[in-house]
Amino acid sequence: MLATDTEVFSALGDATRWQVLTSLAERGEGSATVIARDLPVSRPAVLKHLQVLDRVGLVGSRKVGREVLYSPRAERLEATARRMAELAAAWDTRLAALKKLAES
Amino acid sequence: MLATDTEVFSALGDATRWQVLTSLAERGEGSATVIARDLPVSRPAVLKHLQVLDRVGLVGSRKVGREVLYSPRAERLEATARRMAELAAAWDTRLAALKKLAES
DNA sequence: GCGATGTGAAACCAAAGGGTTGCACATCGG
DNA sequence: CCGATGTGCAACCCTTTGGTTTCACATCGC
Repeated sequence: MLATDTEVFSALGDATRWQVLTSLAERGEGSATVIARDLPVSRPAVLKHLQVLDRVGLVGSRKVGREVLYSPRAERLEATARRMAELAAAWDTRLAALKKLAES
Repeated sequence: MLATDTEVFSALGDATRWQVLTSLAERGEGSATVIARDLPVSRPAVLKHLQVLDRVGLVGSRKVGREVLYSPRAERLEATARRMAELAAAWDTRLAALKKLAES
């Protein structure tokens, strides 16, 4: 597993960050201010979460006038999911081989 | 996303824990002492990681005499990967619908 | 029986991280 | 032009957590 994948998991391992992501996925696009409005945390907190998510590629951003709109990046999530599935399959294979070896 | 999934991600979001998991996947099975031997951390540290991984279902354990052998649970990893993929697909659908709406 | 080895758990440390308040700057609208 | 609103960032607090050392107990082998 690459170091960057660990960072993605770390980013996903926080409940508030999931709320931010969910809110973003429902809206499609939104600023930190708007997202903070329906979450029980302050805007700076949401902003920091968005920066974390942006750094690992789970969201993107575009500037429109004075506001910055963030949006979820499904590809990143999907790519990580795929690598996880591959890894799980590799474990299965490995474990089966070891078990067979133990029986002989 | 369920609360338990967040905990799984949190568990996967640590580099040392991945080393523990990888070491375990290669051996198939192993005790905290054995794993700690080829990692740059102490045995208690490895033990705590294994307890975290056990609590979220990413590893299992069985007792053999005085030693406890841990082994990776591929199903758990695979299940989480599947839910991630489903979520990514849901995002795609949602985003496409919103984009279409914006154009009309 | 007894030393050697393995185990879990507690006490303790230092770093990381989620949260807040406050501030300085940019942009929109009257 | 100027107030209202939006933005990023710094400073700070407190909790979490990864790590260590240390201890008491269980099991193996001679």
